[in-house]
Amino acid sequence: MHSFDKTIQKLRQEGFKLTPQRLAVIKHMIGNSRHPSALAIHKDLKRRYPSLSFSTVYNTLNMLERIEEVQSLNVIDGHLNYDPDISTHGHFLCTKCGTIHDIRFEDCDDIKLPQGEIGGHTISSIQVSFKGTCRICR
Amino acid sequence: MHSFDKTIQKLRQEGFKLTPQRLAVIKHMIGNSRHPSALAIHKDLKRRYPSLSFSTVYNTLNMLERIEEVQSLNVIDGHLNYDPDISTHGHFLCTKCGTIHDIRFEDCDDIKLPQGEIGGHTISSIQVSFKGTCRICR
DNA sequence: GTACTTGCAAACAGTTTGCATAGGC
DNA sequence: GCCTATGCAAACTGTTTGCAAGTAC
Repeated sequence: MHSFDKTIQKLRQEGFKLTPQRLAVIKHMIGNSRHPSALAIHKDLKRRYPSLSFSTVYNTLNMLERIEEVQSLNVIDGHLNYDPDISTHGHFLCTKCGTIHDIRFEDCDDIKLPQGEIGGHTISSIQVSFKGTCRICR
Repeated sequence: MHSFDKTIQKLRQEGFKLTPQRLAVIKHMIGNSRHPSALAIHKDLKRRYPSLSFSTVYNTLNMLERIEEVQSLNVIDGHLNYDPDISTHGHFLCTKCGTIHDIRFEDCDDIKLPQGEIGGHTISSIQVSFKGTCRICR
């Protein structure tokens, strides 16, 4: 998710209406590196938008995923987490504090991943998730 | 999941009873590289064990995961798939045919992953999942 | 015989859907 | 004013749980 203006522009281009609820979700996600779940997003926004419903949050997130402004993560069993950074990068789930840390591949020279194809299969996306105890918890 | 005898031995060691249902699930998983879901396992075993319940399948899989005889995979949104191969390896989900292919890191020299720690975080497990079109489908 | 396990049904969590109303354009 | 988006509730999916009856040991 680049910036507010660019995202708004994209919504307009695709013919989506700019409702207060959508703008609130977008604002909440831009630059958000906490990888919130739909539940967490709803809980946070509910304060300012008491009538905001779950379906609107889900609809908006699904729309943002469709137009590639967020990606959904399968890091935790049983629900999805959302990341406004759609670049290919990894995630570290701390099983102690529950935090999801970003792992930027460029910063680690002990990580290398294929691009385009692997074993004859054509790759369209990659998800790398680590579990363990994070830097802060140990 | 090494072999039938070794797995049985482990169950006995841990004090689990060897019920027909458990033996059926274990036999069904050994050497199974199709990464079945609990639903698929239940469906397959139901033929020979018509009274087999979902809870027994789930209980057995959770037990096998606890004693590290299977691992659960987060490759597909919304449900878990089970893999009797607990070694660290990747998975490729074909979005066309739905097949999950194993990706053995040793076989690909364009994959390198860290061991032990990453960015100061202590790693206990890694999951790598690719999505795209598999060798067979394209 | 004594636990542990089973099977059933009900509970549960996260997500999606249907529909009447509201509101962006 | 048209048509999409919202909010609510209900439906749905995958998984877990509670409990009486059954069974491995």
